[in-house]
Amino acid sequence: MALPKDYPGQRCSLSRALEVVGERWTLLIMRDAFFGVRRFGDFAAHLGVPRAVLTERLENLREADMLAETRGSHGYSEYVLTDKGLSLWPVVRDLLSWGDEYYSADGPRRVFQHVQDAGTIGPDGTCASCGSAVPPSDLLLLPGPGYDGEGDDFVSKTLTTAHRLLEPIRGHGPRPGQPADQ
Amino acid sequence: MALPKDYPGQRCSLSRALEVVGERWTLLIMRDAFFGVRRFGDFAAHLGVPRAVLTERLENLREADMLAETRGSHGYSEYVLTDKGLSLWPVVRDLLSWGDEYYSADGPRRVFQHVQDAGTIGPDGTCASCGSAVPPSDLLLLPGPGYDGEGDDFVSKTLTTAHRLLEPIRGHGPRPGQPADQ
DNA sequence: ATCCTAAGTTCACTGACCGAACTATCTCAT
DNA sequence: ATGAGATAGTTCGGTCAGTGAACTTAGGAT
Repeated sequence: MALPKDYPGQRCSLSRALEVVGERWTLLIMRDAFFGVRRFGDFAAHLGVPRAVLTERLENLREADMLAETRGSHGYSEYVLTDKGLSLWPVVRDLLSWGDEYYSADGPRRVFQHVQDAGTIGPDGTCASCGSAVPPSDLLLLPGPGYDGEGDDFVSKTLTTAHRLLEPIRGHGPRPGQPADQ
Repeated sequence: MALPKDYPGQRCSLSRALEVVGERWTLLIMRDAFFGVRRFGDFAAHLGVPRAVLTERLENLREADMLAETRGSHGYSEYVLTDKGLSLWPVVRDLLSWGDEYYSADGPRRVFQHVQDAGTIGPDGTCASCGSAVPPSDLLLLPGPGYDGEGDDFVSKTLTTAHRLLEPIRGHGPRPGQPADQ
């Protein structure tokens, strides 16, 4: 959003929420964090967000206790969802479902599956098999019928195959910058 | 948001959704629409949004088939939620709940009640009494324990008492602009 | 006709966003 | 160590959306 991000005169909880996640790019950053993106360059490449803006957004999300900055095994910073950040999952899921319903003619671009019983996840986040509300950590992300490709970046390529939410996109292995990336 | 509102290079359903409701003020306009606000001046006064921006946002929402512009009994335009707009309710509700949880120390600013059985509505939108997912039309909006006042405008004042969602804030009566408003 | 209210426009200003280039930091191989 | 290459940011000028106040237009009541 354009203004400093606050909504003067608004005291509603919705405006409070929007002051944290309502700015341009912020929810996409949170989505990517749920998908396992953790590193600056991966956010930048996958989203196409200007790097200066990304720096500011990550800082804001860190200050809001949505993301925690840690040092990964490879020596670079990683931005990982906090519990507070994780609690935003219903919002992200609902917006995804809504977008799928109205802006994806061939069905959902991505579908979620319950890891424990392989049940499909409905628009409300419950498992069609066991009926429970499944937390993001127990979700498998798969390309759906409406999937029609994406960018050439490492994140997009990784997400063409099944990927468990929150699981880091990059393996912890000894080769974070393999030539196979590009 | 600042940019024209699109997210070039993003094909995810979330970015499609954000292109419709991700701009600054847009979700607050939608919230007010759920609360029964229908008229230009009421949106403007309640939100404090610049009138030029409001004009553009209402036009965008109309083009996106989120709001329908109709002529009210008083001769002025009214902006009413379409079915597509109504389907955004889970998103608005989730964001409200999330904001209440983290930014309202004394509990929710607003609570929802199931009209049919007076059951309270949980953060997930289900009725504690009957367990069903309640559509916005069956919800009664009440000030919650965290409520601490608001603006002096007509909408804010109306919402200090119980109000059914989607029910027009202004009565259809012959006196839309009663002196009691201000 | 006249007054009043509501709706929407205009306009100069400010600041966030953009994108490209630059600098700094870190890793790894030699 | 030292250099190459990758990663993480920073800087900077240009652009455009958001802001707020004043203004114009439209509709309604008397």
